[in-house]
Formats: sequence, C-alpha cells, structure tokens
Amino acid sequence: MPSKMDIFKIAGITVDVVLFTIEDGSLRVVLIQRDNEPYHGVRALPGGFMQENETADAAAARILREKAGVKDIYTEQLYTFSDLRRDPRGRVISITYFALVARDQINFKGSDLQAPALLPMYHLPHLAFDHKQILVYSLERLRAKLEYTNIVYSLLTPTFTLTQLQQAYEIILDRKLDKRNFRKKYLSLGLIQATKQFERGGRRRPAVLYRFKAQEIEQLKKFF
Amino acid sequence: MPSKMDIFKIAGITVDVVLFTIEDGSLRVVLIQRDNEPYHGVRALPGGFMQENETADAAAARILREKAGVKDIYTEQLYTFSDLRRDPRGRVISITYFALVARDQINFKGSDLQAPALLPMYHLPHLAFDHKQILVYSLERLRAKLEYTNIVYSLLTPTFTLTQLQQAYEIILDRKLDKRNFRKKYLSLGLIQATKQFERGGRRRPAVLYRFKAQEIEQLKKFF
DNA sequence: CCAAAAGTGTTGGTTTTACACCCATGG
DNA sequence: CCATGGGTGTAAAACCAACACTTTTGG
Repeated sequence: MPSKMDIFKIAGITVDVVLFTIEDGSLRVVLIQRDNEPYHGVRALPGGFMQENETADAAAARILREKAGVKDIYTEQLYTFSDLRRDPRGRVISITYFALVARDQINFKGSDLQAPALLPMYHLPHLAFDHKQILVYSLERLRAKLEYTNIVYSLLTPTFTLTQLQQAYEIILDRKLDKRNFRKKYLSLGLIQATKQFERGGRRRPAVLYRFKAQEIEQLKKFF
Repeated sequence: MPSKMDIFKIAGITVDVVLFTIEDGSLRVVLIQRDNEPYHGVRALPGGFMQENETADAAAARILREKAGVKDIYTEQLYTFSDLRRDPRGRVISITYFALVARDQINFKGSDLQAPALLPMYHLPHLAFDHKQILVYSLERLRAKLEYTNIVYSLLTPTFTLTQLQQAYEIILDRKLDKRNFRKKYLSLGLIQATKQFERGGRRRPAVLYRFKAQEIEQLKKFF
C-alpha cells in the first residue's frame, strides 16, 4: 500500500543538519552512528527523509528535536546536494542546514538508537555519504557569518564573559585574537551590555558577565 | 506508462534560474511568459523539472542553454524553496540558481515559445509562484557577492572601460560611487590591467580599455 | 604571597572619504 | 570652439594592528 508519502521516499529528498556547538574549548558537531545499511556503523549527520506535508525548514527543526533534543535554535539552510551517486541506494537529494546551539541545550536523552555524539570538528572520523564535504562547506559558512553577523550569541549561555566570547571566535576561526583589540572593537559595536554580575569561583579576578542586548540576528559591516 | 522519470515529476523538483544581465544602464533579469496553467500568460523565471539523471547544477545549465541560449557562464546555487503551497499543482520544491552574463551573450533565438524577455529588476511585473521572493533573495546575494568577489567580470565584455565597470557596480548596488575613489581602489586590487586599446567613437576623450587578468572567481577582503 | 586570568591605552600605519579641475576627442 | 565624458591628487578622519603591565581573587 504505497502512500503518497512514499513518492518522496523513492524520489529521495533528505534533510541533513549540521549542528555546531562549543565544548571543552573545541568546535564540535553532532554526528550519529548509522544503524542500518548503507554505511552501517559509520558516523553521519543527523537527517531524515522529508515528509510530504512539511517544509524543509520544518524537517530540519524536526530532526534537531528528534536527534539532539533541541528546539527554537538558530538554523539556516546551507546548500542542496544533488550528485547522482551521493547515495548508493539510488537518487537522493539532500537539502542541508546548519544550526548553532549552546552546549547545555543539547539533550541526547530520548533520541533513538543512533548514538549521537559531539565530535570535534577538526578531528573527524570517516563519514558516510558526502557528509564530510557538507561539513567542510558549513564550516566555511559559519566562519563567514561569524564575521559579519552576531550569530555567536547562539553558541553562548545567556550571560558570558568577554574571554568566553573571544574564545568562541578563536575556536571557530582557528586563530588567536588580540585581547585588547577584541574587547575594544566588540564593545564599540554596541551589541552587548555588562550585567552587574561577575563570574566567580576561579582563583583569579572575577570577570564581568555580559549579555547580548538583542537575540535577533543582525548584519554588521565587518567584525575582524 | 509512468517511467522512472515521472517519479520526480510527481514529487516535483524544479530548478529555476535567475539570470541577471546589464542592458541600457539597468539591471535586468530574464523572465519567460508562461504558456500553460497555472499562471498562464504570467511572467516567471525560466525553469523546469529536474531530470532523474542530472544534477541540479546540470539542470540549471540546461535551462540556461534552452531558454536563454547561454552556456559556460557564472552560475551558483541560491536557495531551495519548499513551502507547501508555493505551486498550486501540488507539492513542488524548487532548487534555485543565479547566473550572470554579459548582454551580448544572450540569444533568445531557438528558445521555445515562452517569449523570454529581459525585464528591469527594479520595475518588475507581477510574477508567477513565489518568483518575486526568489528574485528579492537573489538580488541580495548578488549585491553581497559583488562586494567581496570579482564576479562583476561575468557581466562585462572582455574589455571594458573603468566607467563601464563603475556603472556596473552602481547599477547593481543602486547608488552612486565616487569616480576617483573607485578607480584608485579598483586599480589597487590588481585584478585588472590596461590594454593598449582605447574605446573610440564618442565625441569625447577616448577611454582606456581594461581587461581582467583572470576569469576565475576570487574572494576579496572587501570592495566597498 | 602566589598563580591565574581580568582588565586597560597609546602609537604608527593603513584605509577610507570627500572633493574640483584640466584633457582629448568628434562634430 | 563646444559638448562630452576621461582622467587625475590631496588632506582629514576613521580604522586597524601591535604591544605589556597592573588588578583582583582563591587557595
């Protein structure tokens, strides 16, 4: 009894999502372990077939919810991959997304059996399909966006220190930034404001906590 | 006798292409006139259903060839639109592309009956489907790319005057630029070189003709 | 008192902007 | 000789890059 939905499945439109976060000072990406063929046991991006009654955006949101337990996070469409042989099962087109979230919002509990894990972006294992290529492309996009938008807020907790903010940039751009120049410039952008709290607990001088004034994404001239 | 290809047709994946050019001092886009339902007689982007044995890139190239008689031109994927109701016939997903070409490379001869025309981007008629939205998005992308790549070469003839180059920027960005600053900056980028020819024929001082040193697309820091 | 990270300014170089006049040609 | 667009430089302001020491805390 093939339903209308099966048409999509035969035609093969999947949505795959690159979900980035920062953990332990490194940029990480959520990868599942495939539990059937093809590429059984191999790491892959969380994804799934698009349903006939959902948009690609909705499919991406569903996948994020089902596989990583996150919702209402920054998500944008990345690219549509359509190489003829990208999936050994036959013709499958993938609409890919990339998403950003603070580590503490990810919750793998209740996700299915596919052993999702946060793997370090700069030391990836072998991946299924063309997912490595997709990741390379999303890193490029993430870096570009970091420099002319304020999306970094998506990776941070609601309040954060300037050092944490700077580290987020350094981790993603994979280079050191000058502390004084960074602070001067970032503060002059007017996107963040100091709270009256401090981050305590280290055996060191407590750092002022900041927050973003707005959580809407904004286009900026140029950051760095 | 439904063939395998029909699966795609039912599932509905189209490729639509925004082809920009510059003519008579204005930014123009190729639009066809639909010759059947839905939106019979209404202007729309050139496009067509993706075939099962071609990639999206190949479909875009095919459409450019069939509808505008152009080939080997700058083309990049733009976005995939998947709203549930974007096509009244049913579920149709559109993978869109944008492309740039010099006016004199376009040849509508031999294209089918759909009356392709170059319409001015800033005075568009009512368009079929969500094609207006697609155009708005491509203009955004074009403007962004213009500022940090050298794609403008795609819109110009092989040799051109600095005034023509500046006008291309002005037309697309829709604002005036300062002549001296433009020349100083553009020449300092080292992308173009003077030829020994001049553009003659006006009742005015002849302008030096320049050419791009390379036709590969290059990323640049920032143009303007 | 020590270790650790927080916090803070200045200088020199580069880039960007604003702005107006003379030149070469064709008719 | 006139109308047209071609071609050129300078000064002020803004921006960027390089660089090192003092402060505050917890243990």
